[in-house]
Amino acid sequence: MIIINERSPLPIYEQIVQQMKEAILKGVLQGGEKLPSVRELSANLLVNPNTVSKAYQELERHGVIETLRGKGTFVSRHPVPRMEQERLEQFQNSLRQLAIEAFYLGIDAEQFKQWVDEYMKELGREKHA
Amino acid sequence: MIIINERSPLPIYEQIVQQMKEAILKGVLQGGEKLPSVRELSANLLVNPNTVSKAYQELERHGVIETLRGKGTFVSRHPVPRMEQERLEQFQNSLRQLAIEAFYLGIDAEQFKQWVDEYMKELGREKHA
Amino acid sequence: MIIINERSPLPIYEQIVQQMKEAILKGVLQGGEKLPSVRELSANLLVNPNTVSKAYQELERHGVIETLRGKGTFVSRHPVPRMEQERLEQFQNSLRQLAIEAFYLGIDAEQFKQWVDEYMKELGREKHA
Amino acid sequence: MIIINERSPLPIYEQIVQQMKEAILKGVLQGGEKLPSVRELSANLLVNPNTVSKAYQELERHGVIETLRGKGTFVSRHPVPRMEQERLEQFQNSLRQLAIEAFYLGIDAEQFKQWVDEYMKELGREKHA
DNA sequence: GTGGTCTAGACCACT
DNA sequence: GTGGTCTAGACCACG
Repeated sequence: MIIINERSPLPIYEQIVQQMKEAILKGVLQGGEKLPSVRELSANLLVNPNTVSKAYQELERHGVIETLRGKGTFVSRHPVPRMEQERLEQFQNSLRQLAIEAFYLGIDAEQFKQWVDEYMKELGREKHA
Repeated sequence: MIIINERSPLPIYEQIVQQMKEAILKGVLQGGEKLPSVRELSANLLVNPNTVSKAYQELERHGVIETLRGKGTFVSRHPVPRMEQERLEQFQNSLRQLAIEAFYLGIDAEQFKQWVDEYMKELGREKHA
Repeated sequence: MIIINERSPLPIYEQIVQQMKEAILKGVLQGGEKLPSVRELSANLLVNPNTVSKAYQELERHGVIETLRGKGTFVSRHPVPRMEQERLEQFQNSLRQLAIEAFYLGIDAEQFKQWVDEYMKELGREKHA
Repeated sequence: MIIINERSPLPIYEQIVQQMKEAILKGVLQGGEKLPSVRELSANLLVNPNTVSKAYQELERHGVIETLRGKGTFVSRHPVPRMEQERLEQFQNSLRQLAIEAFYLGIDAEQFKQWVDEYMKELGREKHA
């Protein structure tokens, strides 16, 4: 189930991308499973079909989903990271910024790492079920 | 020294905010120290004064710097986190998203936490010097 | 043997057309040989009969195969290029675009021409066997 | 100068992408040069701004152009190939198909390679001027 | 039925 | 001024 927050500064299509990725990692969406069609999901979320389409295209560029001609869109069975170099750099930059923010919020390294563990476990848990 | 990357998707004013915060944490800028004026810094960085002004406003909202009417802008001596609740939630959301990206990039919890340690230590190191 | 890649951006009927052409050039399919019926091939490839039908129509328009009413579809004995002017222009346009991509990929003219030789020889080899 | 062919099966945004790449390689557009704004070009070509925007975003993903926040879009000074692996495979597939087409059009390897030389030289010629 | 493209027109953040 | 996002609604190729 995807929830759109219209007030979020994050573009709607990015919200879809992120929540889809999360759902797939958590096993809510399994490899090979069919995703709702663009029209279906757009009606469901009350957003424009173009917005959903943009999200699907980004997910496909990231290798997370695949479109089968005329059949629809499916979760990739064997996702292979794409643009790994660029995305790795982005990841590290984001993490650096989070470290700065943590300091100002009075979060120490222990607390930080504890959350990392927690979130990583949440994602991995049901995947192998 | 602040370095602006015009190609970054991060708004320039955010780049200033983040690098200011980093400089303060690292002790490059000390509590009570006077910051360059908006005009000065904007000339220095070759950016629009409005951009620097926006950065200073955000830093002030975050309680990191203080403006003394007619005297200038100064690094706060005892920064107290503001909007802690809201920013804490943002922090956790960002961390959650990073965890998802980490999975897709094949980064495991150990590697992730090692980087957290590394970055947190970088920040703390010179502050206590 | 034709292999369909449902993930390819190339329409399925085009995949059939191209692989048929390749098989004929390589001598896997000989001039005068009978092709499987639309039904047969579509069952074989697990694709919609309309898709195979569309492929056969394009092959016939290109003069590569011939339909004999009531008898079936056959590989042309003496294929004569049709719409030569139009297809020649398309060929040159495609080649021009490939040259542009080659530049951006850092492929020089020597490498490019070496591949041309390689692929052309692959096609010609078995034909004269 | 970009020319849109509304009858072409190639999407308009792809026509823009290809012709931009060609113009840059030929040196018509120099590294660092400012491109027309989205609105400007769209008015110029009589197409929708969204279409031009889509083309610019694809060019940026390919590392050919860069957008500077609030300033506009510029030709990259040092384009670095992106997604090289995928694009290289696409390149080779396209070349293989062209080889097949060449056979049916009666184009031999010599003629083919001569055109390769011709087109590659066209692109490189004015670049170093 | 599916996704992909395009138009027309609006709003927003950033500089 | 710039590009980025979103909506509404249309058309098309593919299967």
